Amino acid sequence: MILSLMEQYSEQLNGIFQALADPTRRAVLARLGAGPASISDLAKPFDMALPSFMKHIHFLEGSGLIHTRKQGRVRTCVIEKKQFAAVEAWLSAQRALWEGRTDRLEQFVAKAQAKGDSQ
Amino acid sequence: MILSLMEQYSEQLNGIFQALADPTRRAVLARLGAGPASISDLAKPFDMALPSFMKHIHFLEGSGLIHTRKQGRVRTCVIEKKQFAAVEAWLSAQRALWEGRTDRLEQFVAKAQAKGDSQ
DNA sequence: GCATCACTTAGCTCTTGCGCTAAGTATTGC
DNA sequence: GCAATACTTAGCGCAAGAGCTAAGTGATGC
Repeated sequence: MILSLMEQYSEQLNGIFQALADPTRRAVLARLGAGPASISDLAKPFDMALPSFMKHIHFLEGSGLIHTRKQGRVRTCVIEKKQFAAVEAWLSAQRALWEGRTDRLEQFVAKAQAKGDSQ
Repeated sequence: MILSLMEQYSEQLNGIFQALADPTRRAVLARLGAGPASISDLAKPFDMALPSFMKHIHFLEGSGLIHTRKQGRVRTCVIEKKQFAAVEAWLSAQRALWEGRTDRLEQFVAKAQAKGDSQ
């Protein structure tokens, strides 16, 4: 069960990093950092059809980096700060490996990744 | 020229986050955190054909997260710690926006992303 | 109550990502 | 010098990502 926990963690990271790999999505996150906004407000700066833009919003929501709520005909997007902790955690684990501080959890993470984590 | 600098930074982030979005590649980085290794050593834990694995190595090298050097018939891979700073920088900029500390650079980054950064 | 607005769904393209096999090249070891 | 080792190149197949248009749905405003 700790293994399935690691797998969940890994798939979560897949989604988060994938979400962050697109400049449109990073820009949306930057904008939402300043506070909630509606889809059309968010879409305005981009030279992109709305359905295309919506896919980015769905991707961000799927990865947990934002959540949205529809009231009337307007959907409002809010950043999900907690989700960024997963990235920070991965970065610290990585740094810990460099520093040779391979305590039990970090060893576990490294080994799990090397063995069963792929695909 | 500061604009083209931001564009470079953005494309760099695209590559880095994309590289980190794959569990095989994260596992390779975790392994390399403990020290340099050859391609075949790195490939061993994975149930994957060597050319497939090589693509991951090339991707990592292309994103700057590792560099490699061939001596004789063996190619040795080394982690490039500096490159992780770009991720940290992005995370801090993001956090800074949450905290309302939108000083000049961060405002610039946010606006550049919202306007011209996409695609 | 009819038009407008703010999405939403459906379905199409094109490119890229991630895996494979087969065959090639360049070192190294006996 | 011949075989084995350690990649490397070439090329294929399938799935997913990122864009588009066209048409649909459900609230809001006059």
